Amino acid sequence: MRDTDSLIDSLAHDAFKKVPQPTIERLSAYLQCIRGLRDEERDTASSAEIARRTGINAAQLRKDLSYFGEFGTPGLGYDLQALETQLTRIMGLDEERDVLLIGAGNLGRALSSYTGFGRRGFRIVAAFDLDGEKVGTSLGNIPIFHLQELSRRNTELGAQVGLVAVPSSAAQEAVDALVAAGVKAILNFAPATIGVRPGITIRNVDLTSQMEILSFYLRHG
Amino acid sequence: MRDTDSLIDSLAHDAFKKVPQPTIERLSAYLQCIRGLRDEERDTASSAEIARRTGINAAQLRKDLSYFGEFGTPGLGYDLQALETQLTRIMGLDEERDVLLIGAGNLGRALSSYTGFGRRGFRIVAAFDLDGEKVGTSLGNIPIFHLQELSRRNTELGAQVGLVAVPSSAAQEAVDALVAAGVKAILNFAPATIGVRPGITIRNVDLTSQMEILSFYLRHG
DNA sequence: GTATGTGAATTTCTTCACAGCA
DNA sequence: TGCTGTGAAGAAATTCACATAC
Repeated sequence: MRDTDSLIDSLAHDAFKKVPQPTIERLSAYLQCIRGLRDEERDTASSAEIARRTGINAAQLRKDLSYFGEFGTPGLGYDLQALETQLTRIMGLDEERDVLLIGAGNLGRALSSYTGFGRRGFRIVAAFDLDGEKVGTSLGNIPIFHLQELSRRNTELGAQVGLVAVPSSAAQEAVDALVAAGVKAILNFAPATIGVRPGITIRNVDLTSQMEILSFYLRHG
Repeated sequence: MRDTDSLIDSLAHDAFKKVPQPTIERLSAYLQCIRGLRDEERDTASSAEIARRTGINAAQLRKDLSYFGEFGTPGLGYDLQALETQLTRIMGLDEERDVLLIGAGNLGRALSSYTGFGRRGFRIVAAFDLDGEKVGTSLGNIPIFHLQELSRRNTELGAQVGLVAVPSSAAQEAVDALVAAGVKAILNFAPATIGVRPGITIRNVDLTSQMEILSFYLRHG
């Protein structure tokens, strides 16, 4: 595990350039698995065991981790506490992050009450909507503001993460407003392809698309 | 466009074996784009235009479609109505599908009122929960039954698609119950790795994981 | 003996580039 | 001319297999 910490620090803002995209998406699965093992009071696990539990190949896991450092002990496996700490740092989950929610409809309400976010340090601090009826009310204790206020409110809040839970037709507008307000990472739930400028990360969670893919496999495969 | 239809029919249950996974996931994006173009009263579009709109490379689109037939006209592009019809068939979206919902909490309620499913032919016909307080009530006009009744109810309903919106700790149990009841395709919203036997398709929509991935990019890249 | 970390081999996916058709 | 469909080339990701370390 040698000089891993200083390695991570030195590369913190600009590096990991050659890490495959799929690796990054798997890190979260490893972390989930490791948290589960720790809940079962386990201290160590081999790549083979984590592989079995996640359904990911053991060599894949070892290579994925190798992009970030050497975290295991030959003959023994991985110290779960240490690995959890390291992966948490690598993923940037060692700090709290404020989140803006756009759209206070059904989905927005469900997202606002989803406890899974808070557990990982994501806190929805404000919601925005175009509907005058909703503005001024709240979702639980999250205040709802008018979308026009987004930029102004976020100069105080300084949130860098946004959730877009509006109809498709309003999604690009919502994303543009978030980006203008300084948000750097966005989870979009609208079934639409949204363009953002380089430097902004957007990920789509498109239920319709997921159902269509299921439909394909139902017919074939 | 020749004998495309008979090709699709003849291959209907066992084929498309060599279609790359990513291709299948993109088909849904093409379809979304094509519907949008049709809404704008457009009759044809080139691969270059669809590429621009979806952010997917034009050669990629052409190759993706080529796994299923020849749908374009050189010099002209694609007839949007014909292509929509073909893709709809390929994706299996030309028939209505009944869907079972497991978990009648916040997320379940949001899913039950999500109109996007119905628009693509997916209809949630019943919900199931372990909570005795909820059993016997309904989500909109979707009745809520006890999870124990799942198998018996589905002998009548015959649904092949399930949505799992329960806590992680109950997700494997919910999936097992669905599979036992004859469900073949499952969308799982719990942040957990679920095992299913071959022949069953399961896709995970893990918001926590998506947020963690955003967090990674927020720190690096 | 056991299990990691990693170059090399393999497989999979994407992009190029162009022949052929409207 | 304009654009498709596709074999060939290239890039990327996965898996193998083994030297190395405990």
